Amino acid sequence: MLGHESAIGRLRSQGYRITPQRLSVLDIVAGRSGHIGADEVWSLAKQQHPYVDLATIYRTLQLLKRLGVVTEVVIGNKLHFELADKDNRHNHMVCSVCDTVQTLSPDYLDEFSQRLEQEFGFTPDLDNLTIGGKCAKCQSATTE
Amino acid sequence: MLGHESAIGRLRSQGYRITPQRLSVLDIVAGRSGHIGADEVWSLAKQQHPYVDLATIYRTLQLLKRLGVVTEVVIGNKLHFELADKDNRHNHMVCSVCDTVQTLSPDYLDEFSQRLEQEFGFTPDLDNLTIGGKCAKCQSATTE
DNA sequence: TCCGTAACGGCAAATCACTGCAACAACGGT
DNA sequence: ACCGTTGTTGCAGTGATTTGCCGTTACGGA
Repeated sequence: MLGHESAIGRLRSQGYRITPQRLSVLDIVAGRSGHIGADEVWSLAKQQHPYVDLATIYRTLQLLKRLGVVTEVVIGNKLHFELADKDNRHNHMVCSVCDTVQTLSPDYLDEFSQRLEQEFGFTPDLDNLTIGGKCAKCQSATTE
Repeated sequence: MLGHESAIGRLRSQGYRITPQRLSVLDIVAGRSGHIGADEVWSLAKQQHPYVDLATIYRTLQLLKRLGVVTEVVIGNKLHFELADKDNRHNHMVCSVCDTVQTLSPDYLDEFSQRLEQEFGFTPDLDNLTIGGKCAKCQSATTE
């Protein structure tokens, strides 16, 4: 809803141009509460602006990701995006069986990431870390 | 070096057939100390067996991954593989700047994964978890 | 308001990973 | 050693994402 105004400022202040295509993509991603697939962004964008190219969608989403405006989640073998809320960061747990996504507070990763930094000097990129695995439901289904 | 004999046994005992293509792929991956890209496996395999198809390489690598013979590492946007040593499992930390790969004992993830299981019933797939981020070198380079 | 220029978007082609299908070959049984 | 069954391969095609090229456009400065 908001935060997308500030995103425009961030684009502008870093010398990026504000184009109708970029505004569309921002609107669409910001108008969603959850994550949205690149192809879905595309079809919605075309409603506003018939000649948008899918490549533009991808380029824009990558740009917004670099700027920290959106985060990327890999679901199955597709990329999904969602608005990054600076005050409510979270990571994702994606079930490899049913593709269900659960969110996870970064607190769970704090200790782990601190150890990596202390011992290896490696700074993990938690904003783009997705944990794969099996959710409770699918886990018990395969155990049966 | 070894471990690849046992892999053959594992294939055979699960009803998979031993084909020259599969042996080539195994030889190639086993002959490497580190990780190797799918395309690289392909070009090496063609030297032994001119008409191997890239699709076969992918299928074989996926099969070996399912059997736990090799592990997959995403580097940049390409898939790399390496021989999984049952007694020396490890995860990978890949630098998003220079694509350097460091290995990481799974001990570091134990506590974290246990919390996920206890609190969410989510079983993370640590065998296929790669941590992205910046290595010490690239981190200090961008801080300058 | 108009201009110049550097960034951007559209288009097409490339890349990487994966899949469907028909021909082929490994291997347990005879 | 030969056969038939059934898993595998090669080939061609598909889906998702990325890149190169070139004409177009946003936007700071005159």
